[in-house]
Amino acid sequence: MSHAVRFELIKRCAQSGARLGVLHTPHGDIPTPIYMPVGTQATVKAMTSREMHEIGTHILLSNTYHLHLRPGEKLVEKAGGLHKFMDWNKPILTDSGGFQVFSLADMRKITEDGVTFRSHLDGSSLFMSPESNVDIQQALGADIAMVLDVCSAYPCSEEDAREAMHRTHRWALRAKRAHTRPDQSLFGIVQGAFSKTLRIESVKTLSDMDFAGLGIGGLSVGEPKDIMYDILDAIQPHLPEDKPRYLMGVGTADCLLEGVLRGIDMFDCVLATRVARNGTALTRAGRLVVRNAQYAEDFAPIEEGCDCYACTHHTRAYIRHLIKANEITGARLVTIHNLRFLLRLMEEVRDAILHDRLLDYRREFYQQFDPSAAFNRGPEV
RNA sequence: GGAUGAGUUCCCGAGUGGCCAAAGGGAGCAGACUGUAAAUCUGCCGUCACAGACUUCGGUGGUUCGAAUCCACCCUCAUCCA
Repeated sequence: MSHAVRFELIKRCAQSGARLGVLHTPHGDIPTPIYMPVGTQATVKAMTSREMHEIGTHILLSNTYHLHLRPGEKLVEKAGGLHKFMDWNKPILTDSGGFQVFSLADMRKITEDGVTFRSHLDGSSLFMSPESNVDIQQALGADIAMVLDVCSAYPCSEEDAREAMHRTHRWALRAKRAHTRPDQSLFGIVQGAFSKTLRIESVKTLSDMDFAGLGIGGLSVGEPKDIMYDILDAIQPHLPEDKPRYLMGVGTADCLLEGVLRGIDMFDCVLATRVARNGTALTRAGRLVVRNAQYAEDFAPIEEGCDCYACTHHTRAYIRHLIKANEITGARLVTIHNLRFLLRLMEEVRDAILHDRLLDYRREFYQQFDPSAAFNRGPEV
């Protein structure tokens, strides 16, 4: 069948095999590989839609679970849909709430029918089935909807992983049957935890269902990066060529690059914006905790050569001051930088693929990147 | 000049004989953060040769086995009276 969202493969990098493509959506075309900033509650925290546009965002994420709770999809529908509601006329993807099934684990109960949540807002209980979840997403009206999935934790037993995967598959089918909105496409989500066998099975099963694209879920949930990369390597040969692959919840500059090298076309991640509000900037060299005292009298920009508003107008010393003083603008400036950093990184990645030099680009990247300043190091003991 | 109240670790502030290096908050410092219950959370926060020792609660001197806590005097501040 034809999909509202269609992927076009432009070329493969001769050096690395990485994919360069275009995702055609009802709200315009998106170049891939792409990083998608996250606007859970119909806003990217600390940013206006205009600013998101100005920093070069092509597509935004929002969240079904959160918008269902507040303000409710009925209201968004009344407002004319999510695009109009938040004044964003480019593509939007809504995550289903599958991640909330995972992150709010002690506030929900999963049965074959669906998930019963206890609202984190007022404690009331609400039930979401794969079908009602699709209904909500159709009411919200994003270009891309995601199926409600069951994401297992790390580490996780083979039985639990298999059970979660099979349920995800059954739910995917139910979601697909419930989905009718013609100007919206539905993506399936690959699960299978950290078993290559399960992951490949999941890819095959979902590929047969002919979704407009495939999310790869359940990664970047605390496992070492190498494990994630291994899984991506294992499934890559089995992923359909003609569909976009979306690695959900990733991430950091190095993970983005490694993901693209393993055939990924789309990424989203909260890290850039969350960490920004906590005073950490993303740079080529790794993280820069601009909140730290060592930057108190540092009058250089966060990152030399960065074209973002924060770096072209303000110093580390100023931004640190704003953050220490708990001024909103401090969080805003670091957010602007972090998002621009990832968006620009992906612009360069696309350019490197276009010019068949992504491996060269990777080498140059790691020459600057300090692994000790990477994320996923775990808390200090 | 007199009366009363108060002076606690960077700040505010609890503590009125041992369980006090001293609650709590703030500030400061550091860490965590990957499909956002996050402008959040965690740790440290007198000194050191750190499972122990040492020096602190305006100052000095006392009482006591033992004092931030009781007594005397002094200093400073606040309010009131002359």
